[in-house]
Amino acid sequence: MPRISDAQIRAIATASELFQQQGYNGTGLTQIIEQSGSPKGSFYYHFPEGKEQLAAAAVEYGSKEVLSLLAHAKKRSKGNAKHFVRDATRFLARWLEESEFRAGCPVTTIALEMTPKSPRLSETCSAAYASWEALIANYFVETGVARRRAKTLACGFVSGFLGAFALARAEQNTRSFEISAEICVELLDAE
Amino acid sequence: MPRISDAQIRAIATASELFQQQGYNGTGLTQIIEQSGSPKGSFYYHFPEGKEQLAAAAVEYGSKEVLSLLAHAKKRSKGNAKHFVRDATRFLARWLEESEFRAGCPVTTIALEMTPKSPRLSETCSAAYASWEALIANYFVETGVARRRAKTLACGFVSGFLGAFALARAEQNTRSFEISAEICVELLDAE
Amino acid sequence: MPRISDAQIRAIATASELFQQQGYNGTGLTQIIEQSGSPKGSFYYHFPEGKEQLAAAAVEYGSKEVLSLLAHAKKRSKGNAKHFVRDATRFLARWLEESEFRAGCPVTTIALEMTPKSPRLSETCSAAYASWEALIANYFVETGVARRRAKTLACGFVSGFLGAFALARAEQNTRSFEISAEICVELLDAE
Amino acid sequence: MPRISDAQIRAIATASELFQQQGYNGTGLTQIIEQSGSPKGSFYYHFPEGKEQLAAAAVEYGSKEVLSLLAHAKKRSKGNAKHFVRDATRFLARWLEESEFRAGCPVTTIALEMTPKSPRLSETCSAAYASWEALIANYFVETGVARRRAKTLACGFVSGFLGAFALARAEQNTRSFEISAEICVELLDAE
DNA sequence: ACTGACGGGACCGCCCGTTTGT
DNA sequence: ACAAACGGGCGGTCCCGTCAGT
Repeated sequence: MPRISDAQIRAIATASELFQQQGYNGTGLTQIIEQSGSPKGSFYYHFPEGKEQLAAAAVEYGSKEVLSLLAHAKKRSKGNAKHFVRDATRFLARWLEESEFRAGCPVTTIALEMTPKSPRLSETCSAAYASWEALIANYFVETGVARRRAKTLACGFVSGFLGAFALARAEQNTRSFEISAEICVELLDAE
Repeated sequence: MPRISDAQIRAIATASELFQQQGYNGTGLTQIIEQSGSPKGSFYYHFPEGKEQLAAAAVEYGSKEVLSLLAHAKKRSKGNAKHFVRDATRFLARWLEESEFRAGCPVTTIALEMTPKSPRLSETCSAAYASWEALIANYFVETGVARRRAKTLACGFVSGFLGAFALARAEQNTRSFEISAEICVELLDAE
Repeated sequence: MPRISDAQIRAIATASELFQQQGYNGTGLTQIIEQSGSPKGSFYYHFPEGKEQLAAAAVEYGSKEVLSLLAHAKKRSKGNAKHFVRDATRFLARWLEESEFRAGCPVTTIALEMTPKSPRLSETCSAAYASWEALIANYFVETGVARRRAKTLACGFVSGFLGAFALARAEQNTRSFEISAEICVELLDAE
Repeated sequence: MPRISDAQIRAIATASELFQQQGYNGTGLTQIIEQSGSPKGSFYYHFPEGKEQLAAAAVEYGSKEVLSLLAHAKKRSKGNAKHFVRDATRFLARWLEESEFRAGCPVTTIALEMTPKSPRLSETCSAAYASWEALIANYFVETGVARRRAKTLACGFVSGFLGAFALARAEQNTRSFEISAEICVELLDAE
């Protein structure tokens, strides 16, 4: 695949947004193309493997957005893990609210629909989760948590927030995020 | 809606299974009807509101299966909350493994695709989650946890397991379940 | 497949006509459906295996038309093989002329495009050819030709006319038919 | 049209091969360009009239291959028309077998699909057939056959072999070629 | 002489829901 | 309670041809 053009990035960003709202099968290519303003005729030029390839790119795109959000929270936290957790949580909760609970996790909606039907998307989603866990675990280690413990906490953290996304969207509130954050902080305190 | 016939129950059970594997939009009525062996011609007699009504019934059906699994774990636990958590976790993990990681949460896949597009399904899913939380919170209260704390733990418990489902299917292993259980037990110990 | 309804017969007849004029890949289902006036929504109810199934039915339909034309020529020939050959030839030539050389063999166009890509159509076409040969060979035997010789002549007869179709359409005249008939008659005389 | 480059000849040869196997409408430009390894972007520089022009070139190319095959058979026959017929037949049959019955007549597949839709291709195909007939008729005249008779035999010869191609591909055997040759030889003997 | 990107239409398959007739 | 048939729209894919920019 050649270098990604501007129009393609827009298509990927739009796809990421729509997939997390309506799922893979609930979102038509037509809608993505129209909403992103990207050209229709050259879609299969840029994405020769079709919708699945676009979805994989969208998952990766969304995953990187999350990584960058985590990196920002990390910077602001100045080494205080509890601040980091609360900051990241607040950010996610606000983001959901601002979208009127239409936004969602850019990975999980696709993961639940397409695993294990599409091995490619399964792997992409799994890699995205793993990258989040790795970043969080490394951060916890930096703040003084033992490596083994850090890994456990990171996985729990991710699990909790994936679940909180589902709860929040169904209930249309951010209660689940607040509780997940509370629990994380408590676990960090238990050190 | 008239009385529910045998064939309709089969249709609902099959729908619950297929929706959790492939999502709402990824599963056609034809597939559900064929796989369940229920008669095709009378589908709209039993489900006059169509696919959405079937999906709501399937979510409720799956939700009750989870409630019954929790009730069983409760019985076997003999008042020990940690046993309850580990038992329920083990059961879910084994169930996923036995389906070769095709099975999933009977609520979340639909919730992520259809919220908030379909108010009806949003509410059904939200109610399902709430019923699980209520059962768990009540159980914790019975085992001596303060009501407020019990509610928090129940919500965290549910969040963690919803997320663990997504992780487990993407990674094809049950690591996330074990970690979620570990964390729950630790939180119960912290009392 | 259930019994074939009226609309389906129209679809098959139209398909036979269009396929022989434009080929399999050159003819869209839309065109067939519109031109035949058959319902669109139930197409996959009647032809669950899609276009290929329709094409197979169209080949069989066209093949039977040819068989019936041959049977008529047989009746009119009163046991004179030469009359039979000239009669059948004249009929085919006139049919081509009347269609302004748009019509063609209902089998060969599909055979050349889809063999061996589609095993199903390959077999259907092969069976059609075989049925024509068998009818002609049997007729020749009835008029006193030795069985072995009759089979050879029948195959040559069919080959010649398949080729004559191609020549006639490209040249927009029936010269090739007349020559093929002449040759057949000469071979029958050689007995 | 500018001078024909190497890549264009490869494109034409590949097109000839693919068209005879899959037909005009069944073969995409993409496939031809990829398989021939010719550059994609400059296709419309060399073939400003597009696919139809390429097809015309491919028909002419295939037609010349046949002419050259006939010329070879002519040389080897040393003036014996029966040897010529048998030699040419054997060559065609072997060629079909070696391609596992995927190869076909380089003219007829296109002729049946595109006549009379595309006047240009109709004429190209018609001219190809005529050139074959002319060569064969001339050869027969050289070997002592009367001109009129030679023309008739040449047309019958071509008709028979065009039909034999169709039968052979559908039946996956070369029986029809052997019978066509047998008949030709018999007709030559009848002189 | 060659290329990447694009335009927009057509393809077949399938969808969900309805109607009509037992 | 069930089934056959239908309506019409949308799904992703792929097509051929064009054109600006080297």
